Amino acid sequence: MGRDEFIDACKQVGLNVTYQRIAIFNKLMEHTDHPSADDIYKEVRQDYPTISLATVYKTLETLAKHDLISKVTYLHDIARYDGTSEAHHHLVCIKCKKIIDIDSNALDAIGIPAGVPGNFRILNYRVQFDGICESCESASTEQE
Amino acid sequence: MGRDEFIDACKQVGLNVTYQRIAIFNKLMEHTDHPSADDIYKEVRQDYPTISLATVYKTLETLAKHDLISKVTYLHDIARYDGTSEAHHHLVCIKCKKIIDIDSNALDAIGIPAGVPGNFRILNYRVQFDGICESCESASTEQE
DNA sequence: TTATAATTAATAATGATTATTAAAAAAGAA
DNA sequence: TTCTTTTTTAATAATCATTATTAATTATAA
Ligand SMILES: [Mn+2]
Ligand SMILES: [Mn+2]
Ligand SMILES: [Zn+2]
Ligand SMILES: [Zn+2]
Repeated sequence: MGRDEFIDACKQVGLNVTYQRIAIFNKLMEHTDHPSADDIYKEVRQDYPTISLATVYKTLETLAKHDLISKVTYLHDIARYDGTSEAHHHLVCIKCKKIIDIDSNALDAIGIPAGVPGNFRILNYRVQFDGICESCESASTEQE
Repeated sequence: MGRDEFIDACKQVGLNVTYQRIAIFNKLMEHTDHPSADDIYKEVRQDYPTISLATVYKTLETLAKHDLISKVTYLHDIARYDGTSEAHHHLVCIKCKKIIDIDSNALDAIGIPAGVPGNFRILNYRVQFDGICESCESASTEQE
């Protein structure tokens, strides 16, 4: 998404288009390496020295909430442990953050696809399915 | 891995077999939902009221370091953002935590495999490849 | 313009995790 | 066993990423 598209998208979702939001979004788009809030903060501060780290956090969360950007992992708040160390696959409920194992031969057979640079040594992979679990689904259906 | 296997595995990697380690491991294995350190702490404390939360953390980290257990995501320390909100796939360097996009039609074509319960509504999925990036690889090769 | 709502900056608070340190337990030698 | 050394634990303090608060600023709209 380019700058003009971003401005339109903000209007679409009812967010005021501010200098800060444009600067943060632009800086994020300059990156291909998925920066942290602090990375963005340090860079935006070059052009805009009065910006606050809390504003960067708040802006990134706001943009993510409106699906203009995203977090690589939104499961980063608290560590979750697994009784096995073998790579396998998971179902994650985005509401209650329940994590369930998936046992699937098909997923284990994926292998390394084209599009992966040869100079990156892959050790393993995991597939994460995001969705809504049964109990969260029925909980949200109740009040309608 | 069962209790006896765990005891053997501890000896294998040179960890003393303590009551706390067994209790924490057993409790983790009772779960299918990938508990947090605090979840484990609250439960182990029923049987062993003097245990400390810091011990639970330390034990879980120690067991994970020796590959007896694992973290569902070890990329949980700081949030990383992405300029797009569309689900896609990533290469993650486990050394420097660099995150790189993969563009792969094959991965996008996986679909929902057998083994996923029908009452879980899947919204999207992402594949994460863990490995060592080129610069980390050559950095580790230098000193040999 | 003036009123109202949204956003920002600065800072304090929160909370998960880690570090520290002294006591307790385990291992090893004799 | 007993003495010595190493590992582990418990308690607590410290750290640090993130969030909440709040007053000032800016945008929107009448
Ligand atoms: Mn699992
Ligand atoms: Mn990405
Ligand atoms: Zn759920
Ligand atoms: Zn790397």
